[in-house]
Amino acid sequence: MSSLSITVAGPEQPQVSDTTTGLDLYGDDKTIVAVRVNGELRDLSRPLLDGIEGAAGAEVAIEPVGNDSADGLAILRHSAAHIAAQAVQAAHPDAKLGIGPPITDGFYYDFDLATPFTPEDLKDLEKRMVRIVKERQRFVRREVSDDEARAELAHEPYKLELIADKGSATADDGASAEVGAGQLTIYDNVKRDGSVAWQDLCRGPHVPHTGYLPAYALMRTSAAYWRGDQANPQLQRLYGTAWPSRDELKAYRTRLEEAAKRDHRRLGRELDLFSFPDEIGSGLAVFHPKGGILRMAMEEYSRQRHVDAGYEFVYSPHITKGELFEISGHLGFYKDGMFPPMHVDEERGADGTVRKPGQDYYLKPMNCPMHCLIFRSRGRSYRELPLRLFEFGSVYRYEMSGVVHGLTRVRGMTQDDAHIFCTVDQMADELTSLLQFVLDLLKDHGLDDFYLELSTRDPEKSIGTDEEWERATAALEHAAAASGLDLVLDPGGAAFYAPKISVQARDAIGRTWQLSTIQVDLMLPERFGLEFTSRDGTRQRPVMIHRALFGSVERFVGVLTEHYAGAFPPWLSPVQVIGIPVAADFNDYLGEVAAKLRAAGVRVEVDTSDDRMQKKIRTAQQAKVPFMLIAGGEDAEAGAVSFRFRDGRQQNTVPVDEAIAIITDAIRDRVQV
RNA sequence: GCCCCUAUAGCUCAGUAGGCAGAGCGUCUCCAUGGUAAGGAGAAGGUCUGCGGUUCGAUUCCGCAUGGGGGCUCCA
Repeated sequence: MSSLSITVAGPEQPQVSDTTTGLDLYGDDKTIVAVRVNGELRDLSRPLLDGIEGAAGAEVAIEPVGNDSADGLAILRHSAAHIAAQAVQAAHPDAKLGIGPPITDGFYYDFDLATPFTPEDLKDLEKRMVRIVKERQRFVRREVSDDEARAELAHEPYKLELIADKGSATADDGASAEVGAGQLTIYDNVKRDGSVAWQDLCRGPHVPHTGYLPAYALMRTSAAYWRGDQANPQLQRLYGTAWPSRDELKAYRTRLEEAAKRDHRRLGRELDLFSFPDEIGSGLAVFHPKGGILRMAMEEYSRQRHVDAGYEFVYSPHITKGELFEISGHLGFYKDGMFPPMHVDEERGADGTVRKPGQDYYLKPMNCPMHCLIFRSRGRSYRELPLRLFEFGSVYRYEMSGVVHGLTRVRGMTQDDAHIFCTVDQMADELTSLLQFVLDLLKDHGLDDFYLELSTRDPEKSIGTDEEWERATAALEHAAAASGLDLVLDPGGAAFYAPKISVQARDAIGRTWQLSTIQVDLMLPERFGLEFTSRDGTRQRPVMIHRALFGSVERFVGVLTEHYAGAFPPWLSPVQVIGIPVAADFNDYLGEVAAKLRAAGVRVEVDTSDDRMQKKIRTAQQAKVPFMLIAGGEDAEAGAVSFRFRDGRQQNTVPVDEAIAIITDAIRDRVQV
């Protein structure tokens, strides 16, 4: 795919026809879907130099955009969204259009519909899409004035709304795909006979005609609020996907199946790690022995790392009087996220009148206020700072019933939570080393692809002054820059008391998870009146840094389960070694080997059930045990064992001492096998 | 919380056009026991999520509730 450049011939706009691109729009090659003219992404069907101003002799850079590039894919998918919408309006003439942007792996389009889509609708709509694609309808761009747009789209109330506040469209709600701040454009889908099949307010660009869509599918439907606001009407959202080839669509479907196979909810059951008993409640997990070992391994590792990094360990209760969260501000800003209070100690007289009002106790949704009180429990000196207080703190959040999801979104969780109290001067160093600490810890768990997200103040839902927020945000930005990682902005996404950096980690199949968070807080020290005595004897306010590295232990277990598809590296595997005797005669021999391994700190079991050896191997393989030690006569005579590794590799008659070394080395080095 | 979908044995799922329910895996018992992914036989196990309604009769049809799923919104 080559680019070319054109020289503007004269002061007048040169009129250039479609064929100037050198691309045959109706030919077999449909891999070029758009073109960049001086960097601007444009429709192929638009005259090349249309709207390009240039003095005589100026160079115009022309660059084709392939359907396998990020822009090309978005164009493909956005065009597919138009086709889907045309199909919907053909099937449901009363459907009003919302918006229909491209998204990761596909697109959606929202409709105001009298009745929600059914699975049968999806099949019908796909057939209609096939017909539209076969018709090779051209996407024709047309600039219109606001008034013209209003007139043409008079029957589309949501589009009219977009036109009315076109300046305020944001990428967040997808509306920016439809309207920009300036010139409005309408795309007509024109059939070969010249009739207009459908039209939509849209910024484009689009593929030249619908025949450019080789592989697409409608995936699912759901409800969605107009412009993402719960106060707005609920629309019906149609999700689809589109790819440059059928093979890529197939690969995408395979990828979805792979993701489903590593769903931690399923693996959690299959590997006997954890469950969510109905009797306990939604979003509340119990960890079974094997999940318990996994968790313990993570927690022990974490504790040791925190000891090494100069943290001190504290414990705090799960419930507290409401007063604590009045002071912190949680009851003002976070009450909906908390379980309702338990009212205790109220006393009433015989006539029912309240003699003693009693107290409201709450389950804690955060540990920070508790740690503030520990700081405040006695006078503090600058010599103690930074003071780093760590706790595996269990917190409870009243998540809306529709949002709980396995271990990744729960109502009760344990945070590896710490609060660092330091001086303003110490803040920068502390943040920089902290970020390094976070990344180290995540890498030791096999995650190594990160980016950062900086969530800034939401003026509507926050405490503190502009100046405090700016200082805190600047400190985080500085630390982020020092890490060298990509930084994405999340405006208004901060908690009410502090801006935050969250570490987003990509897992083995490319999905991103929000794990660690770091927040710089100048508000809670103020609210709790935290002070230390400085070198010059004056009392000063510390800065407070909140941080959780795993985020929550539960979520982290869930994420790692999916990342490893249940095949945890040996140091995290609930069962690290399983002994499999060739026949029952060798149970005792393997028992002795197991005892040696156990003495070396290895989690080992011997399968003495009366299954056949092959069955035991199968069982161990399904349990994803990293090392299988098989022993029969040859091994016993040689004082050896035979390996079967989880990946199927074998190694026969390895002397026991050597075998133990292979296993303990892998565990110690935290490598995957 | 909102919209749609969904609920049969521990798990994965059949099934009954309304007439007291079935498979595989798992569990238990017995038999068998030599080399890297399923040896054989038998048994136990279900108020078909709960509560109402329609019906001579409901696991099946209808309503409500609860749990689960996909999204929206929210978030560690």
